[in-house]
Amino acid sequence: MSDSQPIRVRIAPSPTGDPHVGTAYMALLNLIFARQRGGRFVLRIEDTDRARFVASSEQMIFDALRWLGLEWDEGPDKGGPFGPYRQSERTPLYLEAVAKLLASRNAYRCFCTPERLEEMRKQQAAAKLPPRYNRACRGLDPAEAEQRQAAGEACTIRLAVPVEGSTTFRDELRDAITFDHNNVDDQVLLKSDGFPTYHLANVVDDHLMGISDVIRAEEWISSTPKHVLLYHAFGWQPPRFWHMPLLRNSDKSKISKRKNPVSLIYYRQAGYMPAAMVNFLGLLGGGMPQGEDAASEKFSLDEMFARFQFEQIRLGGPVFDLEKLRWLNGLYLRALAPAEFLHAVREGVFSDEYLGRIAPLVQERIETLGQFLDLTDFFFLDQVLPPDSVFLPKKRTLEETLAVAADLLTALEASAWEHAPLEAALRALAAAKQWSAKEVFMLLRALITGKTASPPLLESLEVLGRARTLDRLRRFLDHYKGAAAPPAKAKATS
RNA sequence: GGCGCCAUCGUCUAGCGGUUAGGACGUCGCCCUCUCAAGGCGAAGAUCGUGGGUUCAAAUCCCACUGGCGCUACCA
Repeated sequence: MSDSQPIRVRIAPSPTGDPHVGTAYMALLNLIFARQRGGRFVLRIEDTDRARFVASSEQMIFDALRWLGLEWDEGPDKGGPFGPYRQSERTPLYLEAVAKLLASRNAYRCFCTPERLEEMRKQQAAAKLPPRYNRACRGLDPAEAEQRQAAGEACTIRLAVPVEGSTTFRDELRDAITFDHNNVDDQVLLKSDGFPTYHLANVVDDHLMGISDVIRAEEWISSTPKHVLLYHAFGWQPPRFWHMPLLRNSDKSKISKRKNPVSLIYYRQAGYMPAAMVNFLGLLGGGMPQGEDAASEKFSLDEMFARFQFEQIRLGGPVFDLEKLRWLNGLYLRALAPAEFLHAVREGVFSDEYLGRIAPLVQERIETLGQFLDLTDFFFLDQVLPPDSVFLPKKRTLEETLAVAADLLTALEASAWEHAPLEAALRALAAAKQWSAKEVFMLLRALITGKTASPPLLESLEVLGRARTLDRLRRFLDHYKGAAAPPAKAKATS
């Protein structure tokens, strides 16, 4: 990493679902870094996981980041000199890299099946050994292994981690971090489906794209030695590493959708202002002058470009405090000129687009226009929390209803957000729980509308949207958590 | 379990060897006010995780412990 190298940073989200608030946080930090040092900010899509790939996700990532005003300089949608910026379009590059690694004996073919690996892990767990690949295939004769592969036998390519010694790298915020090689696993670099894993693709792309500074979340620290080993194996200069604190739930665990809204779509639809969100993210982890040095905790992206200091970042993971976000959002809303506020209400709550989707759902069942909001209020409410007199089916206990509601959430999370799959998911759930479809539909209706009578459920779900629907279910479950649960267990054994 | 990272009010944070440990959110009270917010004022809230050092002096430096978190996949 020579000092003369131009500053280039990147974010590398994977399109596996709704755009995540953590992605926005990393985008913000990378953007600031680039702007402060005259560098370029790259957006790269890491779509190497076929199993978790969600087709609509990429566009949602673009939209969400643009909504926040976190614009990138190079990316899949706007090109740049180091494309393509979508990993699925770069497979020849990874194959080439793997060939080099194989030739230099820094990697080897592994024919162990997933089942066998699973079995091995079980045994290791039973013997209280750390779960680690036992390197069964590492001693295979390379020529022989190549033949087996050529003959069609499925295999992965693994990194041959040196048996002895250790790897030390510098984290710009923490100084030297050392990992002993016997704590580093022979990581799979190329999956049997021919796609690279994160580790390989990431290193190859960061190098090829001239990334000077890798600014990513702290969860990557433990795999950094693998990355450094790869850079060395390729004979490349590693970038600088800056590991950022992880956003947390209020119980301090890594932020997750079960305990916190994490979808940027949700925040947009729930009426948060992009500037408030960016401001809030900028407040987390330090970086901006606070306390006596700061005129206010309210600041813009431009002010962050001017005043943010990476050296000031606090390493403790900040709790994503919705209360404070809401307060900040209120500040921004109140600061709007009346005309701007009206515009925000129109666009954010009563847009033609949104009303246009809602109106058809009630036209058949309306007698006066004055009833419009009576029939559709749940589309506009921030929260819906019905009492059990509304959601509890006759002949069902609270306990089993809550259990079904929990399964409802799981089923909806896994479903595509369209009429047919949603209906199928609900009917399948009813069958599995031995509830009538009517009961399941009614329960869900109550939970998202707060009423027992509403416009058609499936259509309403589509219009309300995935993010807000799931949030309502989570809030409901959270609210009733413990209400019907068996007496708290003494303490979870771990 | 192993490895790694981290550790100041409930939460976000200031602090960089000598401070009455400061600010913000939240909470509470008062003022304003037809209500509710907003706004103003004020209060409670942190023996700086614990124990050892170093130093005239430690929240600040060092060590140990404890706790939290992360990783431990053919996910990223």
